[in-house]
Amino acid sequence: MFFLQPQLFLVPAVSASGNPEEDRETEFLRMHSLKKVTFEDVAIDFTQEEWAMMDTSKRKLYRDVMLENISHLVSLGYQISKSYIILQLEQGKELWREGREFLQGQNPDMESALKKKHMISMHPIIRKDAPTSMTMENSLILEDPFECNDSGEDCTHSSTITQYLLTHSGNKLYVSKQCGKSLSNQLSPKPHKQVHTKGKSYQCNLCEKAYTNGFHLRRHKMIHTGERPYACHLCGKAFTQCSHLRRHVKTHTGERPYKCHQCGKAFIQSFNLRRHERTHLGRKCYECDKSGKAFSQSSGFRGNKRIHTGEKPHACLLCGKAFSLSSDLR
DNA sequence: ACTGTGTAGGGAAAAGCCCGGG
DNA sequence: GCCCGGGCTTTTCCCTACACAG
Repeated sequence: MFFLQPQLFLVPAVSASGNPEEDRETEFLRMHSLKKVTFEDVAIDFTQEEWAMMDTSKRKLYRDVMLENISHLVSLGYQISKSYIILQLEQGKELWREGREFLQGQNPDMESALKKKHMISMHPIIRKDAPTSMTMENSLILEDPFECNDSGEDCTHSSTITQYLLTHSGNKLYVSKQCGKSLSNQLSPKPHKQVHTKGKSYQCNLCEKAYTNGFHLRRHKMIHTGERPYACHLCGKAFTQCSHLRRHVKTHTGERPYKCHQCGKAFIQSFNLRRHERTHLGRKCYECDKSGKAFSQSSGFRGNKRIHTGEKPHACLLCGKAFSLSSDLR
């Protein structure tokens, strides 16, 4: 067993387009999506709630697999300093993360503070014979090692501990009549039916989604794994899709390719331009059936709906006063 | 309190590209 | 050489939460 996340080893293709500007952009994206791998990058982390839902055998399996991963990396010549997490694993202590945001790089200040307190640690996995400045690019020497020895199945695209624990937990709730496949960890057999009815042969075994394309399934699974292979070098924000990174970079460069012919206002996204153009046309597609008010944007429509329902989901932690809009709470 | 509008990220279908096999 | 199908990548689309001004 070897639970590295395979998509971490994806390197965006470099196109020799002949167009210097395009090549610069490609190189830019390539450079910025390459990051040094840390143990935490390849480890799977759980929240306290997720950890609590696991029974003793699953926790033991988790520890065993993580420790085995470490020994695999060491045997392949990678140096791993004993981080806090590894020590916890070896001592058999409880392991969960205190929050999601900082692990995803959303809150650098908190991340830094927590690092100091050793609540998490970031130790690069580096090959012994590699220079210290080695990046992902020249560390791409591992082959696709995601075969599950236990079942013999190819775990290439389902390589998370979570999934492993689910698929090996023995929860065979449904069996497909069409193909005889056991639908472990699924609460309903309905999603699997798409495989036979809609030609979507690539089904996610963690949720209801099925796809016609294996690549789309792998991309979808990033939602579950939290993997974000495309990172912006300017702000560190990471994305699941290359096009999302490319779009995001425009917020730094100021590039606004979509221009309104009427007022000249420019937008980064075409959809935003189209929505803006509705304001010129006076088109209000969202109409409230209670008050008769019409809105050009769905968010305005939903805000209006809350007024009728009295829903106020944004409460002040200090005085308890509730608001229908988050901006009003602020 | 509420509306109008802009910003920007998320998920995925569609289109396009590439490549191996017949 | 050509076609075809499958895998993969990129483009495009729509949706959404949130911010902010008025």
